[in-house]
Amino acid sequence: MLTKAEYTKQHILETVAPIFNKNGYAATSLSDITKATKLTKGAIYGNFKNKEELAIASFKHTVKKLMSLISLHIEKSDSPIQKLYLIADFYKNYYGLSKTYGGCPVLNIGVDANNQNSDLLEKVRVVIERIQDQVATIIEDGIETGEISTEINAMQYAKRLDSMIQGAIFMTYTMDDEFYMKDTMKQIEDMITNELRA
Amino acid sequence: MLTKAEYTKQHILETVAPIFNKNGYAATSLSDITKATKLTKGAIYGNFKNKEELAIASFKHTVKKLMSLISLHIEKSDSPIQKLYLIADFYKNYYGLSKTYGGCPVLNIGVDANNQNSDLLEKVRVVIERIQDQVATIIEDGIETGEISTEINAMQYAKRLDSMIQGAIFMTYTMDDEFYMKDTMKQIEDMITNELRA
DNA sequence: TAAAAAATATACCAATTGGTATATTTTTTA
DNA sequence: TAAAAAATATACCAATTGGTATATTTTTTA
Repeated sequence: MLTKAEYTKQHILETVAPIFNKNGYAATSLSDITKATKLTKGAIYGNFKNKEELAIASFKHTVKKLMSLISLHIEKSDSPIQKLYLIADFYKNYYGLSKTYGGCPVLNIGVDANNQNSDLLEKVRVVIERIQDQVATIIEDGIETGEISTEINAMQYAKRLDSMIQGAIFMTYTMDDEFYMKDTMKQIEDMITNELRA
Repeated sequence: MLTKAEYTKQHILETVAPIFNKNGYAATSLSDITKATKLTKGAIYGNFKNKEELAIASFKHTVKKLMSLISLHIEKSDSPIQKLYLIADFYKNYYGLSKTYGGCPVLNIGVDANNQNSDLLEKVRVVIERIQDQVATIIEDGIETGEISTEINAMQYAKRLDSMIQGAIFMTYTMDDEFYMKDTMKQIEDMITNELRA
């Protein structure tokens, strides 16, 4: 069970994370934060050192939520190649899913923090690297089990998939059109079938 | 020749456009603008109605510059399929090129304006549509001349290429690593060769 | 070159910014 | 349940925000 204080901290993060994610760091003011949480500055600054620490905690909060969702989805199969299809499947619903959290934190904070906040940018980079490592590991596992061609460079392919996915997220959000998300996932499924499969 | 007034307006745009592009709308203050241009608010507001109009003019300014560069590059061949290879070739140098202007305006302003400034977002969408129309037209020309397979849906393919390119731009900037840009362009060249060619 | 017009600088505005010191309230401990 | 500790609210701060009215300077026109 959460203590009252822990509850408040959770409440702040859950309320504020989508705001930072949607508006970006500079465009999110402390009055936005107090208004949304219905708390005063005293409560906010009692739980977080300053605005930047709150923005970082917000980013981590959203990433954690989304990462646990994709992890859960990938667990539906033990086969490496099936796990890759499941990743594509997961992103077919990513627009609606990520909207709940104010958008894709990697895209939004990645762009927002660049040239602005090197601390936040570093956090985004770490998340991107972690995601790519996980995908690369799945591909390597597939090569070991013989499901995936030994010709494939796992890390390079993981980066390629990640880049395509981020492009689809950007286009889908900017144009408010799921075509990009759906089409990219079709394309990725074809790549798994035609390029990756041993 | 430019009159003094026209020169001032140009000077403001050229100085301010990269700042808006890098920092985003909210994180660019009028004092940033007066400091960079070495002009006073009087001069700024004498030339632009308000901060938003200046941001919109800045976006258009940068887009115009980059679009004329790619147009020039594409003109190097009359063959539609060669034009597509030239697009891929152009983006190989896009990181260094766009950095001069503070980054890719479509990516930066697209993400920054989403949920924040619907006027700016609309301008980004118009640019994206224009780019895609141009690429789709090249593909259609290629189908007519017989260089490109009749199986190809020109608009769908143009959107797919655009999405991949934007993904590569995002990854390259966020990770400060040209791998993504170069690898995506290799991938696109392979797609032209293996999927598009009749 | 003088007068008119246009461009730019100056001086100001209320509202908001992120942040802090301290008072008050709430929660936990004994 | 009383005292101590922790959490939260209040009241304040200087600095900055985007914007405007007007004075001054510069440019253009005749």
